[in-house]
Amino acid sequence: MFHSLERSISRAVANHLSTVFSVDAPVTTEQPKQSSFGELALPVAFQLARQLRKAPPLIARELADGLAGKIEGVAALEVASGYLNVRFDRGWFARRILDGIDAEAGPGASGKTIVEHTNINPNKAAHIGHLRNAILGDTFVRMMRAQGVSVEVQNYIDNTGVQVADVVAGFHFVEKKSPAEVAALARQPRFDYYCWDLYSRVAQMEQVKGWRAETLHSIESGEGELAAMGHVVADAIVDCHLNTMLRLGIEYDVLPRESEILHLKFWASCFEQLKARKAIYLETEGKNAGCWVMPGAAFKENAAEEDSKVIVRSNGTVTYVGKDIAYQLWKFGLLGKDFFYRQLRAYPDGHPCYVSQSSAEGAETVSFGGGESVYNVIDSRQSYLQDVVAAGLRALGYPDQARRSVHFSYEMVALSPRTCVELGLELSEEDKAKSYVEMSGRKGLGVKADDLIDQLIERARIEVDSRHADQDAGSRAGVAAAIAVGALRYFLLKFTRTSVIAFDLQEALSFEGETGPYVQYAAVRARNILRKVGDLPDFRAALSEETLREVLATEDLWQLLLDISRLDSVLAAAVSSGEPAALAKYAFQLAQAFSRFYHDYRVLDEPDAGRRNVLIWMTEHFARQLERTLHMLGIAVPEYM
RNA sequence: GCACCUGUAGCUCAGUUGGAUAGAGCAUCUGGCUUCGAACCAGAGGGCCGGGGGUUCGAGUCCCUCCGGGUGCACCA
Repeated sequence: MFHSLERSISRAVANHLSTVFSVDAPVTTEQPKQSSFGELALPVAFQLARQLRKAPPLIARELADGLAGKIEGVAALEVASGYLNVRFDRGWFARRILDGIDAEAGPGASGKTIVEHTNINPNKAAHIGHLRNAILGDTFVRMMRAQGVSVEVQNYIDNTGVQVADVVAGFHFVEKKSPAEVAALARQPRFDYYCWDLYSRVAQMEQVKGWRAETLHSIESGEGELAAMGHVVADAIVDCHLNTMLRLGIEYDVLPRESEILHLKFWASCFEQLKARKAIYLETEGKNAGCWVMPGAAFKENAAEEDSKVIVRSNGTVTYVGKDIAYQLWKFGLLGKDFFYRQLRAYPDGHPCYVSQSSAEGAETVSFGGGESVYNVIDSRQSYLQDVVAAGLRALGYPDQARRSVHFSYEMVALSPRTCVELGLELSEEDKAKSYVEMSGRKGLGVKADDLIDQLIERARIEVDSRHADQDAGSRAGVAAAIAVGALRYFLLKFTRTSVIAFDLQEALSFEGETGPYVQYAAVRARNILRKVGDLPDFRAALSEETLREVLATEDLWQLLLDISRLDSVLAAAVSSGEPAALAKYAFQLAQAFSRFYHDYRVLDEPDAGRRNVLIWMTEHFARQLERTLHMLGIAVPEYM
């Protein structure tokens, strides 16, 4: 509601400017520093002062007089230090919300948006860095879907890369296990933990390079026992990852796999296009002689000769970036090739998750890719490579798609020194000197996602048990799980994407202050009130505009209603800036506002019937909007807390 | 060397396309449970927004410069 009134006011002012002053200027609105100034502040007079050769207060005054009483929903226009401040008609505003009249137009019916996130190498357990990626991506997806955008979620699986090869080498060369033994092991719980340890052991061994080469060769040819083992390992680990992510409410539509990109020769098509468009050329001299390279000028300003990027090595094999360009083309439906698919699993909510396969045999008739815009959730360290991929699209003659290829980047999750000590992690002298320590799969340095979730559940369980011993164990476990997920998701979402998270276990395990559980608690309290009210009155019949205006004359009640109504405005800003943290922040602030309301007003004890109805309506409206917000954040509201 | 990110309260971080008196959580101190349960609320202290220059009616926000952190710049993925 806030959003639409905001826009209609800004339109009305713009029209007035155009007809009366004959100037066309964009009219921006902002939130006044103090709520006593009204609901909206327009700095428009400052912007026009020079053009109109008039002092800002005079312009604002003329606007206020000229527009007085002419904008629906506006009670007053005031001038203060050059600003044009707007006061809403509180009764009108509340009644419109109550009637559900809110012409919120979403971004409009456009094509499909593809979001790729998670993308964990299937050779070890997921750690908290992977969680930041997945939670960021999943939340962004939920936010866009809430706006009515059609979104497809992809999780790319590099099941033929060096990381998988290293683990396979570990099984074969170090542990001397047969494929059958590995297959048996892969069926055991926490196989991903086993591989975590094995991988860090193998990756640090002298002989790894030779083993890796031999294993990779086998995997790429698709023949031999090592290749078979590679599939067993990768498939089992992918299963572990999907389970871990499901604990956090994260689901995928499709898992495109590297193995199919190889078998279906996606690269060959891409290579032909790149050559035909002269986006790459065969280098004949210098250090890159014999390689197909993309000139540095394609993705970098003032590029020198040495900035060229090798796409095809002199031995004829394609680099990672080359494959990524092919994959990106496929995402936009520009490759001229497609995968086949089979269903990998059905989530408990019935939603299916598909995986790519290389032949039509047994394939299901579903279709993925061909998006209009693509968001790749990848950490900021890969921005150079993402630039090269976008440059590839441009060079192929797809400037629009290049523009709609968004590198949704974020900074890494590192570990605070205190947490490293708590976890008993061995640190090098170099690491000890730093303010945070980067995680490393190779070194086995990191906090595993499932361990953290388990710890959070354990902690939540203690709190729940101490407060609700009367509830049965199954119910308490469910509540504890919801709280744990709320704490974790909020913790990883409250930082903006550009901020490095120095993960601190004690902070992450906290349920007080700016945390997920705090927000959940506010929602639970609202639900508790509503439960005790029982059957809700028919608000539309019970609450006249007059009653609403009367009750909302109380400043803090009005401020709460305003905060509640700001959701769409905040969501729009959070989506367009690609910053889920903005929505998380809003959820917290809204919860704070309600907590104060909860403390200051006794809804059930309110003697005046009309006023009581307004308070109940506000509580109900708050609960709905906060639940909507939490749903976008992937945080559930427990039955009790 | 070049490119990108970053420096805001003791700590961890917000701060809308430049706007009115710079905010929150944690920590510290002080108060508040009579079941809409305190995973809460109220209050206090705590800031030359890294330094300097510039643009502007107006700068935490934009530009330049210096200082301090981080990341990237492979025929690795």
